[in-house]
Amino acid sequence: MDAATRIDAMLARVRADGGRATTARRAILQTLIDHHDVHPTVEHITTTVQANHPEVAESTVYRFLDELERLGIVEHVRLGHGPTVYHFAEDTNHHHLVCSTCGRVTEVPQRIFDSLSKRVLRDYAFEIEARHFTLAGRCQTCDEQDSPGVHGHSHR
Amino acid sequence: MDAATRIDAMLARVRADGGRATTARRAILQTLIDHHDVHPTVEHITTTVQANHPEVAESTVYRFLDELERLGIVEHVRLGHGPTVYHFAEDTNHHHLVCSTCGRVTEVPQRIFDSLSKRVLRDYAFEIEARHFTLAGRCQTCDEQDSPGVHGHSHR
DNA sequence: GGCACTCTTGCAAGCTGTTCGCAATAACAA
DNA sequence: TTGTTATTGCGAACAGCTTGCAAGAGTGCC
Repeated sequence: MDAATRIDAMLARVRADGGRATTARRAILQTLIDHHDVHPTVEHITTTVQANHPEVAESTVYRFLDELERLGIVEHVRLGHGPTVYHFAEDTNHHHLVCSTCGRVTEVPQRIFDSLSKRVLRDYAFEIEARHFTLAGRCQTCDEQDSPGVHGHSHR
Repeated sequence: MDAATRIDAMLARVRADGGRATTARRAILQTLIDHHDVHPTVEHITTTVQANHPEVAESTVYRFLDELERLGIVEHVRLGHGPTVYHFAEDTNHHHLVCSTCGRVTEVPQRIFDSLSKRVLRDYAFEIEARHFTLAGRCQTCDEQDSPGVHGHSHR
């Protein structure tokens, strides 16, 4: 399925919900497809869209992403302390490990969490929904760099 | 060890680092001790301090908490999307489950993460450092309330 | 195509949580 | 007591996000 077809399919769902297929929305979906591998932020999406459609405002991107999320087409993830990033919902069978030092994101499969989830559900009556969040820590590279001693400045 | 003694001990560490023991700092530490069970935010700390010391500014609280964190005396935790909360470092042998729906915080012991941490370290060369973060999900109460069907509005 | 209906948009203002620059002040050492 | 330097309050600024509103653009229907 090529990009144009995917865009049409998604806009069909938007329209089925009473929404409209506008140029800005087409461009936003195009960007989401083109950059699906980089966890784009709203800012990233906006500036990319603005290359071809300079008039598109950031608030439009926020609003449309909210709507896409309501429709179950995208999901947001908070990686560390920066801005929220967005995913297609179908891409979210993984979770994110974010290095507090270098910011690098490692993806791990969902099943890694299975036994923890079961245990927490059983013992604490709490259903973990990890998709929108992140595990912080340190990747090996950073751990080797200044490992002996204190872990220094972890950021807020 | 009573509060005054604890405050003096902590200020001694501040001074050993070249810092000074001021009235504002004493009041902040007092508040931290008095409210250690409620995960206070900067705003919470500031308004509490201001009851006795109305002139103390929020920025002072931010700055001193940063310093206490550098010294390893407190740690911050981000619970969900709201403001950061602070802990004494000695109190942080637990993690937080935050309900996306009602915001209720459940504490779980650190050891729950042990096998996940080991596995991630082995397979992904990533050392999880969960203290500053949180697992999102839904507590039983909320799950029962509107469980059949979609999980509705998870918040950003 | 043209029309009416209403959703969407750009813009600017506003909000929350946090940081920063700075001159005045207060803590400490000697 | 005094000199040195850390700290403070204040206000402005910041990032990320949300909102109100009037103008504009899709859509269904004829």
